[in-house]
Amino acid sequence: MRRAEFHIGPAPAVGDPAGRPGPLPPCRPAPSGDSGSAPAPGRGPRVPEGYDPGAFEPFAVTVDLAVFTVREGRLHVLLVERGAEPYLGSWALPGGFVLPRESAERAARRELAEETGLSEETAGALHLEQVRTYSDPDRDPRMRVVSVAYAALVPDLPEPRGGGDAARARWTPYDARGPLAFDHELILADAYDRVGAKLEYTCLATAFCPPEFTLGELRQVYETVWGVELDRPNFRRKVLTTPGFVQAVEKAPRRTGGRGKPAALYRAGRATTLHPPLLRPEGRTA
Amino acid sequence: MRRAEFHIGPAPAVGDPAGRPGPLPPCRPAPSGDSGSAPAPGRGPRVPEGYDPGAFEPFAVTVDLAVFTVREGRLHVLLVERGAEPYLGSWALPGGFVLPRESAERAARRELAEETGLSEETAGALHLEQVRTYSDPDRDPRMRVVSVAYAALVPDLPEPRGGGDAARARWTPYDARGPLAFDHELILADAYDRVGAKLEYTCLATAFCPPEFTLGELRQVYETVWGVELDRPNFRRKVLTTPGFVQAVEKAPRRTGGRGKPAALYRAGRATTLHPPLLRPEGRTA
DNA sequence: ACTTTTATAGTCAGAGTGACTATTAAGGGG
DNA sequence: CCCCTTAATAGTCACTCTGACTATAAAAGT
Repeated sequence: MRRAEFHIGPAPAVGDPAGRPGPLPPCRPAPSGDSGSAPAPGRGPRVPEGYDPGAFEPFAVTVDLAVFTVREGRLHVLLVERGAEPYLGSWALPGGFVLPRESAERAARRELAEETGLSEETAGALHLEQVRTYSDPDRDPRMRVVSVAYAALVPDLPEPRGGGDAARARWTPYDARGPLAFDHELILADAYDRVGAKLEYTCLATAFCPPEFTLGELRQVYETVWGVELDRPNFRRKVLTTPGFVQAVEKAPRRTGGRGKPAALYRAGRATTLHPPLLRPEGRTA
Repeated sequence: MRRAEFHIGPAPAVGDPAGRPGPLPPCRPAPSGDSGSAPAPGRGPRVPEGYDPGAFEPFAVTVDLAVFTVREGRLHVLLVERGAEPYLGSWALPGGFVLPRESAERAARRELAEETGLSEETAGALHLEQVRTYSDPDRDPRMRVVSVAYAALVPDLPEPRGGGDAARARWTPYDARGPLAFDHELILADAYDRVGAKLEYTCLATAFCPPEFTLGELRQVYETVWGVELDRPNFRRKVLTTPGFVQAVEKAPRRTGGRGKPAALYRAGRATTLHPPLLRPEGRTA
């Protein structure tokens, strides 16, 4: 409901599907006739003029999410279809306004829960990573919007039909995405780079896996995100000799896709960083 | 000068020494009769209600700078003394508003030039790194301020007296700083962590050095930032065998502080990343 | 001439990794 | 039921990189 209307619904009410502001939020609404009353902000060259109260246009602050998951051996990202101008019909990253009393991180978690259909509780446990803030004055043609981008790593989830009426949110293969609205191409690329880099020196890869996973699944995360093949025995050795990366589960092994020898199960360990790191083969990205 | 007045001067005009907003920017300034003038922050169901145009309070967007340099073998950070409430008299990170038509990065460069006394041209060449965005609703008691933090790495510069009248800006040893205003402790710590980590896998250390430097000076950057001692021959080997890290300068060697054998001079190379990385000894930070 | 200081050259052993080979344990097909 | 395929797991070997160290060179100060 509120979710549908605010974020996914076609109603260009408050926000539109991409979580972009419509005509709102009208900060300098009724000009209240005051002009000078204003704080007459520090003038002086260059700085002050911009702050003339009469001409001042407030910033809107939003969050944009790059939600990644690994599905069938391919990296997918969650995209929503825009239902309003500009970029009507284009795909975009999910996102929305930061509310007056919440932090950007909380806004991101709220959006994440809404878009994925997960409970806020479940979503609260997912890994969220602040990537970067985008503030180009012209990044949104309608008004000045500063956006804080987050990357989220989630295990394979059902299609995000959760509560989204006409919600047009979809998991899209990362390498098969079309052009995105606004500067979302850039944001997504930055988020992707960040995730790839983090796999090298943190234990983050487990965030893509279900609570219990096989080393093969973990390896596939690396292979999928990096787009490379890793040597199975070497990968296994690295993971198992890194203290705290994974933790064996006392349990019957699981058959891997019906074929091959059943693999032992592991759970994420307590470690968060990898020392030494697990570097990508060949040319890295940085 | 505008610099002094706007950022360093004691005049609580538009921004105060910490680049914090005073009463401005008055988007909804003269309460135009509205009494609940109070932000009437978004309570209620949380999404749409919060955006009631009448009750909406806009965000201010600022940049905060953690400007680092290495002086006499110690890591220093540029701090300014606040000349207005809150935190009057406290030290804080330099910073200021993002203007309506500029990006956060441009705002950061402008502030950097102003605070360091460098020309915008010179400052434009310095390394600026976006660290993180801070958006806790209560981080500034006066109003909702979202701040984009940047870390700057600069070579040893003269005391920032440049044009700052009563400017109270000072290079302060990182480990001898007192408590800082607002959440600047946290910001500074995050910036420090980022810089330390970046030294590991990028060629960033050269940003702390003058255009021509000795390997000893470069090593001192690492030692100072990380707070460890590095083996001289090993460091030299690592740097020289990493292609593109540094580039020899055909020139008479320079005596190092009057003593010892004169050292060869180098210039920063074209490489930007280090592969494999130059990891900190012992427990890393991540 | 000594000592002190810093740069520079070179050695050596151990850790970690990449490339491989071999074995085990499942499923599927003839 | 045997054989083939697939994937997990075990183990080897050589090479790279690093940490620890020793040695030499070139300056300043006493």
